Amino acid sequence: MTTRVRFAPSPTGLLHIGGARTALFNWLYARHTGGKFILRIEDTDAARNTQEAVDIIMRGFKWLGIDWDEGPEVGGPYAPYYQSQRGELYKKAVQTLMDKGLAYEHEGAIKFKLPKKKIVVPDLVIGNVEFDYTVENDLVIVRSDGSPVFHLVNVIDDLEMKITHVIRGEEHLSNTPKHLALFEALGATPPQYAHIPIILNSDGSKMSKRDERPEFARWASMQTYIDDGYAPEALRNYLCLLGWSPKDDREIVPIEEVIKLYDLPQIVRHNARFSEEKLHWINGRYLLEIITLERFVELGLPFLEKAGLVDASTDRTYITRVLAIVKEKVKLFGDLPAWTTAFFREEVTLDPEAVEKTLKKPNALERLAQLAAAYEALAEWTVPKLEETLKALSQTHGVKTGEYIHPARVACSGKSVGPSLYHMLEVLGKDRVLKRLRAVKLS
RNA sequence: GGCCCUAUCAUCUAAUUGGUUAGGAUACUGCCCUCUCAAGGCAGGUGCACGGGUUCGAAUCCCGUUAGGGCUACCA
Repeated sequence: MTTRVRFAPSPTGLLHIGGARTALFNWLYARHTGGKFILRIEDTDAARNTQEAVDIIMRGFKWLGIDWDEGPEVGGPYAPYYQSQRGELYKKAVQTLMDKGLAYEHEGAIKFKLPKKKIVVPDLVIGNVEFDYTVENDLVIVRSDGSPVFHLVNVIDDLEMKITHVIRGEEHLSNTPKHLALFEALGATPPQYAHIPIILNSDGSKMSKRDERPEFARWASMQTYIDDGYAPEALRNYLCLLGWSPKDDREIVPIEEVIKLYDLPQIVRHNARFSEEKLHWINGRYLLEIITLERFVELGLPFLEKAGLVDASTDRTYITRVLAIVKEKVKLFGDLPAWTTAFFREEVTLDPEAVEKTLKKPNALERLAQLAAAYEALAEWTVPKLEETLKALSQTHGVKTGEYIHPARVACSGKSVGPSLYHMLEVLGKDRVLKRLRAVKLS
């Protein structure tokens, strides 16, 4: 039997990082088993749900590299995939329950008779969990305004869509006996359940977009990672490692490898805290050695455009050359403009601290003048020639190469830190370098 | 309050499922490398929440305590 899993978000205006991880775990399981991953929109609250909110969710998944086999945009055999359009199905199910005498009207609402017994939830991650329902009150399944509640629609949709495995956050564990009872009442075999631990803030509190502490609230939303400039594959890698591990000490794991190794029983049972530091480290590794230059340019370009450093008319080859030399430095695409401004603007802004540290040292201006003169005579503007010339110059004057390198870096880039000087000079080009070496004046 | 889940370094996790000097990674510290900053290499400290059992032997099994999280809605 083909595995069918689903993620059923409520469109609230943002994609929660915890939800994204739950979706990722579902997706991984579908891909691991060769099954289907279904996206279903739980837009029961018509007032606050908009198409824009649905788009935010879909955009987030596409960005993360999570594709769905059935759902909005792609359709599927169990359409529609919006709960707001499945009202008839729910009505029919409620009628069935009432006909069977398992549901009844009470003060305008419709209640489901929960069986008064012990209910065992067989969970693929946690194991069997027993709940005592002998004292439980009956469950409202249709509100007095006629709208069906979450528990009912969730069960009906999972049933109708032939979902085989429900992989969801652990916060749903206590609700599962109700769902099991509903399946039983409908005469259906329930899916298998797997409740996964949730992601907490670094201080152990619950991740919420409503957190009063902005530094915590921001990590709850997928948009933060997109805006900050994380590589999707890096975030995805990090998310995989929160509650799961390849068990062989690897931290950087290609997604194909995760798909191969991933399985439900191996999911860790306790909640995990989110660590910005580790995510940042993983992202740095991806930018440095995992993603290609082409991918780096693809992901970085929007950040350069947003900063107004490049536009459609900017020479693409030049952009690629610039990014090639800063690729090893950048940890986050949001930092890209800071690393590259000097390459895309005619005028350099000298960092005051860098000026203080290097350009104000005795002889610094003299060194710049000497270097400019030597470079002016260069016929061939290449890294080896630039290096050779600078070294020869420092030897002639009996000083360390740093005497030239440091002031030159500041004069040409405005900053005291950056990639290899010679590579920067090569990309900047002779005219600009000479101009900048000679433009430095101390006030 | 009641019910449920969970518990290995500060954090994410591993331990062939009872026998290890409890491993790796992030972060931190020191050294090396180096044109700066990173990266990289090497080294280092930090942990089985606590208390009882079971057993020749427990991070691993059982019970309790404590702590964290969840559910307890005509929210999802």
